[in-house]
Amino acid sequence: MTNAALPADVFRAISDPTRRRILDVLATGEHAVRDLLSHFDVSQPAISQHLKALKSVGLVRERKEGRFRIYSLDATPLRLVHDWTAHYEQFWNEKLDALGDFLDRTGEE
Amino acid sequence: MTNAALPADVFRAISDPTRRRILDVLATGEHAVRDLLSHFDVSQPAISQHLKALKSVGLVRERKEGRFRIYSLDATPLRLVHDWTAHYEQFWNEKLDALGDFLDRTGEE
DNA sequence: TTGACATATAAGTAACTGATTATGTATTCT
DNA sequence: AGAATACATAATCAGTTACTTATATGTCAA
Repeated sequence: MTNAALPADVFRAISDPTRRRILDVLATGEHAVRDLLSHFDVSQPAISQHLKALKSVGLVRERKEGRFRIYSLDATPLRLVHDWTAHYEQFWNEKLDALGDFLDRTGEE
Repeated sequence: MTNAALPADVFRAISDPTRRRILDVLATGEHAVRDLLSHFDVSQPAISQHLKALKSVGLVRERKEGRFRIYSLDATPLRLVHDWTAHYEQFWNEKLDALGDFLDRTGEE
């Protein structure tokens, strides 16, 4: 019953815009499902399923409080994404440098 | 005939591990399709389709040279991803700080 | 204790994905 | 010119995704 999501699945998890928005909301603080729900135009099960997906890659934590389930952000796995893109930082900097050089050569103020 | 991919689709584009590896290879320099192909265990059309997907979000550029098509990296769209994850940097730092505080309190060397 | 509430899970479905095997289109080589 | 090369595109298909509408489970409140 292999159930643990691979770390690389973080990329899949954040590929969905609704899930990214859920993380954005959770970045403002923990939320019960019904409070999350008010931010989106989808059914309650849809949100629960997204939360399950996020939980499976460790991006959210769940805590029971009475009849509520409080979800909170755990951004740690995003570090993987951040680090991967960081490898490419030099490339877009190169492009900016080229632009800078061009502007220098044309002597614009 | 709306065909231009939305900027946010960059997240979808890099959600596939093969496409991420293509970018990694292109980061070492431009490649013809057949040279890319040698790095992967899939068919030539599969690679061409991935390249098409990457091109549609602006992550690669294509240049014709004789009967070859030379693909090169354009990392600029990755900046969107980098910036989005950067918003979360404080959160994983918080976690590291909490760990640091704990270690301080327990007085470990 | 009964009904409303909060959420998860099940089942179904249309759309999308990533792959494959043809096949088409240029371009080079002999 | 004709064969080989490099690549794209078409057609197809199995698997996955994201959503929906039930329905089940647990908790609180009157």
